[in-house]
Amino acid sequence: MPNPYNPQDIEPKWQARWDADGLYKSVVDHSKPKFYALTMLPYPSGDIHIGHWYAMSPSDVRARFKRMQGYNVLFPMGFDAFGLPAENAAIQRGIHPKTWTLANIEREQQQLRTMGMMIDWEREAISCLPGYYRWSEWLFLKFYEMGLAYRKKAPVDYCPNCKTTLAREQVIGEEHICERCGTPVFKKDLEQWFWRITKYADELLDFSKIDWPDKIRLAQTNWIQRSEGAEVTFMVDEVISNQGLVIGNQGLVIGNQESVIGEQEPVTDHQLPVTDPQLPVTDPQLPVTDYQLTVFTTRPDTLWGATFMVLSPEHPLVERITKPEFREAVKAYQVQAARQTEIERMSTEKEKTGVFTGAYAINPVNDARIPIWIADYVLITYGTGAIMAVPAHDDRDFAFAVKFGLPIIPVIDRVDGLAKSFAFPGSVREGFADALKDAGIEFTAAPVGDLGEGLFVTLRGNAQIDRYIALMQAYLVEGNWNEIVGARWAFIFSDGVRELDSVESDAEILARCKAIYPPVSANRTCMEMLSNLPFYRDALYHAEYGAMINSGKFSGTPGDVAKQRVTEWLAERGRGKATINYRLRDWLISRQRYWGAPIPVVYCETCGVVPVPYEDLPVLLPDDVDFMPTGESPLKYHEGFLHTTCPKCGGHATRETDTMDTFVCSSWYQYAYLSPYYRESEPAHADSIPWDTEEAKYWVPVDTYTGGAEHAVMHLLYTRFFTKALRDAGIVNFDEPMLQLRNQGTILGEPRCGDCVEVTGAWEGAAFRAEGVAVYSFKDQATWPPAERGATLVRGEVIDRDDVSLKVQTSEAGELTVVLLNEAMPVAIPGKEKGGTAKDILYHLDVEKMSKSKKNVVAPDELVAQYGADTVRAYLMFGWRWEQGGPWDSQGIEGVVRWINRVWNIVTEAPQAGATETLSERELLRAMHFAVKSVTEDLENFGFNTVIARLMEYANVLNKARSAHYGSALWDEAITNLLLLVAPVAPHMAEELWAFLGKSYSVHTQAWPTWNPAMLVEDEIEIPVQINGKVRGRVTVPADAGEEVIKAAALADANVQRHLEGQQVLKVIVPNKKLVSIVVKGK
RNA sequence: GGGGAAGUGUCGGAAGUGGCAGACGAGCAUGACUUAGGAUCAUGUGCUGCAAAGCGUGCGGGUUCAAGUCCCGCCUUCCCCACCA
Repeated sequence: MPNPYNPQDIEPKWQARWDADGLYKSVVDHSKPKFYALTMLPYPSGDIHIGHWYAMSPSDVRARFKRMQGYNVLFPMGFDAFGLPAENAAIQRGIHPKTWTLANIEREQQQLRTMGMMIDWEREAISCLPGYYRWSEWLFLKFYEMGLAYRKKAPVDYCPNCKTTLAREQVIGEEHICERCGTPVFKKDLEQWFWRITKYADELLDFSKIDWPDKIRLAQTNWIQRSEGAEVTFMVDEVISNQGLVIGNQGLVIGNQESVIGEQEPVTDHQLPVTDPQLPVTDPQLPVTDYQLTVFTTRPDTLWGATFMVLSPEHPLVERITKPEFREAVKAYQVQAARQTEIERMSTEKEKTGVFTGAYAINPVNDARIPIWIADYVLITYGTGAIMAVPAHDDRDFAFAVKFGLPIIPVIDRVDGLAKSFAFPGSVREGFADALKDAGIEFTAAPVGDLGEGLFVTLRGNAQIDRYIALMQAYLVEGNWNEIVGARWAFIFSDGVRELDSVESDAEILARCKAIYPPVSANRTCMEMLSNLPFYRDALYHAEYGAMINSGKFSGTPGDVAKQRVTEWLAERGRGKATINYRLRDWLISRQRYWGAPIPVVYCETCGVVPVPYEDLPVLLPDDVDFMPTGESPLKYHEGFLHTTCPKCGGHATRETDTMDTFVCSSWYQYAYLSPYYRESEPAHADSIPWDTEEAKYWVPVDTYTGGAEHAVMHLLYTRFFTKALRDAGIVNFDEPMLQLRNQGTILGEPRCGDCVEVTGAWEGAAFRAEGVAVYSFKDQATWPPAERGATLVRGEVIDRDDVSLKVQTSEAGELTVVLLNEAMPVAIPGKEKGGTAKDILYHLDVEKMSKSKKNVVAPDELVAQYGADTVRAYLMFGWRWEQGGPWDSQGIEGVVRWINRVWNIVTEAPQAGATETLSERELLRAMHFAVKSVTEDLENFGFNTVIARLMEYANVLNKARSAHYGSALWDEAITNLLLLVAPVAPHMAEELWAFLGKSYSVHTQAWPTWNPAMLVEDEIEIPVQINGKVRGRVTVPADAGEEVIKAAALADANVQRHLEGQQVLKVIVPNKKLVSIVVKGK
């Protein structure tokens, strides 16, 4: 036995032994409870980095812990091996993607082995091998058969750099950039395959059967975004028949969902108007007279306020309703909208654009004739691609209406009762302000230009508004008007009050105002006029639910039932129906790339879309392909692959050359591990199952799944969808693939150093007041003068900075000086001729993600070579809150090194002579049971950092206890338990020490230790005594002492008595026997 | 603009249901053993103060005998979504 701890010797030794013995082979054993622990599989990019270790080692520790607890644990590993980087490597370096990928996998397997994980490598599954992707293809066929796969031409997100389409989930942020390469994507009309994930939208919103983090559940819920509302059908009032088009009503039943399922969709027929499954299913029961225009709204209660409609520029109806004189402008707008990428469309600073079509629709609730516009703020991909605009209760519609002079009529009462009024200077008679004051109405008077004082009035509630109207009528000067906005919309003229309650009144009121005060003549609506006054801005529209107003017989309907009542009424009259809409789109799985699983479909000139028979799978990816420098898929030009015969008629057919999104392969990999490359040599059939059902019955679903939260709306949504589809196919009998999910955080690069500053100034107590600062850039560290702290000068690296001070490291050792900044102080910064400000000084702790270009990557291989895998594993558990992560700290690992060495020494070395530390048996026992308890509970709860902390404490206790107890039976038990607790964390060292103690192989197959709660109880407890909330003393009492005893002891304490002097004791409480709280009063 | 998470020493971070804030480490300081120390061991280490004591969990209020934890109002940072009707 080598005495010094030498991980470089023992780690490879035990890894080889475990491998040879098949220690980590997982075999179905119905006599034991199973535990399927899964950690996300890596993409073989060529290097396992520290992030993989951070994700995987705690998962491995927990799997080992579960195993020692008596579970039969499955902890497999594989590779998500299709994908773009392999293809790019092929293009750039002329290596075949398969060669590149398999070589990377080989290397990464070796790296993973050095981690000492309990992976059952016999279950390894690699998604790019035919034995794997054959079943990915099989699942495609199954989904197609089930109507879950369909093909359609649709505007899809296309990345010009990756030369492929992307799923909506792979397009990121406001800029709409490609998830993989950051290139802005644009919309392209392409025939693509989709999977009907939307069928499961509601079920995917149900998380009641799984224990997943709130964060993920929320992200998925927001992504799916269920909106309850109604579809309402408007009629276009005049039919324009042009271009010789005769459109029957059926032509307007746009995007019937059923019509696009699989084979029913005539994929080759491009003559038909563009169909889109996102467009509404129009209820055939609805009366069909002229053109129907169906909108989706979450606010049917605002229908009376719909003063215009807006169609998406791509809406198929636009062509047919646009009147000839508007055709040119509409066409131009459509072209402009189409040419713009989504980025441009969205980054127009929200300035609304749009054009009028010349057409009108009839509002079904009041028969109002309202104009139909087109605008790019209405998206073809959501709802029906058309909206009814209610400008009084939607900020977008409001902005649009104000810009284009469309009427804005409030139809929902304000819930806060807020109303405002502005009395123009000179419009009211003397004494009005006093009258307002007497009435208790809130207002401020302020000069308006040089016109005199205006009154800015804020009103609350109807009673106050009524009183105000009465006062205003009494004081209004002839030839003026006054208006109230917000909770009431009233214009007060000298001859009466006119409410703004309809489009007609809007026009009438405006005409009167223009007559009275010509400067407002440019306004097209009352609301436009009112919006010119900033004081009114926050009262002009609101989006809350409130009582309906100006809505015919529905006026007065309370806000909490309005939506439902209107919806029911619409349904009764056949004008609409309750509908639920989702933001979730169907999953676009087609990728125009080579390195993916082929889509097993052929296109026959006579039969159309024909699925490849199950028996003919796999459709193999040809190896002999020429990669285009452009990235275009070589499959399109591979004659042997492209041409085939139709399985139906035997005629000529061409293969689908698109491949599947790699997320398809990773959506079912947890099942692939059950029996990798299942029945590879036998043909598959329609009724096959892609894995061994005996294994499946035992192992799945996954009990604990660990991995990154960045997959919240992609992988983690897709894999749930897959399992629900598999359930409906009768292949699995549960609803959720992963019962428990936990996410680790990200390890970031080590903090960058700050600038070096040289500060002149003077000391002000403990801080240094700066008079001038000179900066040496952090980039030129080699030229920095040494740190210094003198009477008039302070120099060193800036560790932290806030508005008023810098923290400067003023000695090599790390001593910090607080430098107080002066506002007027000169700051000399290289490259800034005029000098800078303190804000320009860069400080330490700027943390970035690790990346090769930033040269801040931590290489795990080097760490393993230096410290050993056990130490690295333990440090990754100890250094951060696991679910949070944080910047790498190359220094911090030393504490773990010391702990590991200490454990080693405790077990292998006899106590030094002359050691005098003592610890009672009872205390040692207590420490042991406490360690077992806390390590067990913390492992269960993913509290990995405190697992190590408790193990460190335990090692410290053992170190102290060693001289007194070494060689005793208790000592033996104590170190045996130490090794058992350490085994999941540091498997190699634990195994080595286990052998050293002469115990039987292997430590990893031992039972997890248990604790006895009775052992945790102390004989005596120390209880703090608080007086008015401040700790003034401590008393030690027997653990079983009663409250009265504790009270008496507390009051007898010398320091407590001192503080009670001259005080009157009001109350003494002893909650839970945890502390004594004494309440006193002076004198 | 909407939603979420988080703010605790120099740093990473501890603190079931309100109950001694700062566990365990890193760093730093002092000492011991050393040719040496980036090894090891010991001691100390929230801030102010000689001390008594006071102040301390982003800021300001509140509830309570007692608040990092609960309530109200702000500030900052990070993440997700974003013209979704």
